[in-house]
Amino acid sequence: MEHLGTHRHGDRILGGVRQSCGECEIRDLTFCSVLTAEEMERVRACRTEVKFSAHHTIFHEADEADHLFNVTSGVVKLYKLLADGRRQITGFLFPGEFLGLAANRTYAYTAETVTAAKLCRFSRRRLEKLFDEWPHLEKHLLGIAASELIAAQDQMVLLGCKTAQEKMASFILGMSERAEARGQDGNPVTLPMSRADIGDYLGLTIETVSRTLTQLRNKGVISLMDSGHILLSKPDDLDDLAEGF
Amino acid sequence: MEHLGTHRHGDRILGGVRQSCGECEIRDLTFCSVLTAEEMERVRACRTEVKFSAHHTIFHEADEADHLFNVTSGVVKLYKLLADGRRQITGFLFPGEFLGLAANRTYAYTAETVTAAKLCRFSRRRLEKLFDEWPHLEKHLLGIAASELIAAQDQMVLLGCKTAQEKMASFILGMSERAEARGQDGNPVTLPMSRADIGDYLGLTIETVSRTLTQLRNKGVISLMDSGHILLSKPDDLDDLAEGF
DNA sequence: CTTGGTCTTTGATGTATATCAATCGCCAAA
DNA sequence: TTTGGCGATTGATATACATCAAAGACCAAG
Repeated sequence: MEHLGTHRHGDRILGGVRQSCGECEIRDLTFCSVLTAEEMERVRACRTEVKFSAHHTIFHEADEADHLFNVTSGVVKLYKLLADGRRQITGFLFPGEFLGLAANRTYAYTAETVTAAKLCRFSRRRLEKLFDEWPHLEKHLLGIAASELIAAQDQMVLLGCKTAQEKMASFILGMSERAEARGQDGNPVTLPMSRADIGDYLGLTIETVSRTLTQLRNKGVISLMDSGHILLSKPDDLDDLAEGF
Repeated sequence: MEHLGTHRHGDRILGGVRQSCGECEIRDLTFCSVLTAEEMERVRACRTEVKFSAHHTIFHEADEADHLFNVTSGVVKLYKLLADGRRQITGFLFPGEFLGLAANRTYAYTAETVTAAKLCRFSRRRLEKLFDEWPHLEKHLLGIAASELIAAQDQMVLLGCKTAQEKMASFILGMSERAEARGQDGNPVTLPMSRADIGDYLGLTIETVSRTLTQLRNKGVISLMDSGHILLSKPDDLDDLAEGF
């Protein structure tokens, strides 16, 4: 039950003692990394592992927000819909990342798997009790929220200011950097999501995503190995394109 | 020093005891509302009131994040710039609202007054010590961060999915609702910021903002009393336009 | 191997919004 | 009152991206 899928990073062990959940591959990427052994034991008690196949909805916008999740393997997307079906993907989540923060008692977005995925599911009610006992956990969560807020602001800049080419360049670089932050190889970049997902994340259509990728390929800054794997031939040039030079 | 400008809301007094900072007009709109009298006293000690004229920069993106702020009167905007001067305004702040949350030790955005404004400025270092002592304050801050995150996601939907008309309608309604939340009149709506600011908030040009407003006027859903005051003639129709009906 | 499906790419055309350019309105200084 | 300046509005034109349409690429089922 604790042992999780494929290796995705080296064997770094950060602060705290491993014990129970100790085989968790991505423990040091999550808030679990700040827990002591005995805290870990209590956290385990309000935890279930859940597995989903690709393109499965984990929860819907406006559902009761009864659970918090940590992605342990696979990729998850978060999105909001307008009445007529227009969709804005607000984020892609990779192993170690957290979802379920809600201001009200309901989720503000829908969460759906992009690939097959496993998640650590926590009872919100029970986890909140633990937060009350351990302020350092809440502090850590505040840090996560602050980082997400800054990422959201960057995404607003992208959506409000940038051209299609700048959007695509920023996206590819962002995916590359996040892969490296997880200890994976950032080049070539793996894009596990469809063109439709990329489009709905960047505020572009499928066609524009595709065309922009071929533009970048024609400029020689990237190579398309296949539709889901991109080689960054000139990362510095891509950086410049992302910032509008 | 504690007495602040104009009355902006009724005399509601929420939980906790008023004492010192007790004359603060907007105390119950801020995190100060969750403080007891003695806590309030300690908070006062790391607090300074600062006043700025309109169009004054409070801090720059990448400055050392030494302070946190509460807006007590006036309006503030937050923005990020691209290298070539393109600007995305990520939010407008009104009395009672909080700014300065930073993930790193530096601010992620520039803060600038829209109108003359007063702010409560807190030493970040000293306030953080208090947070360590009073987990309930940190919890409150987490709630604020979660709300802002959700607002940021709504703004992504606006920027990524909506048409100019839907953007303007959403913006006007949002300003109206926030005015009411502060206890002010939501109709007519006051827009204290320039067309350029509105444009940079909505991902539109000045001209499109202006044209879209006249479209809405021609449809009869709003009246422009002057460039900064809008009467919502048909709020329900405006609601529909904001959601794309 | 063929078939059908889905996703991606490419092409032709349309359009919402940006850009360029006046003009207008208002306020403050002379 | 006139003048200058800045913000807002309106008009003419350009364009980046969307939309509509087809053709390829890939994969699984038959």
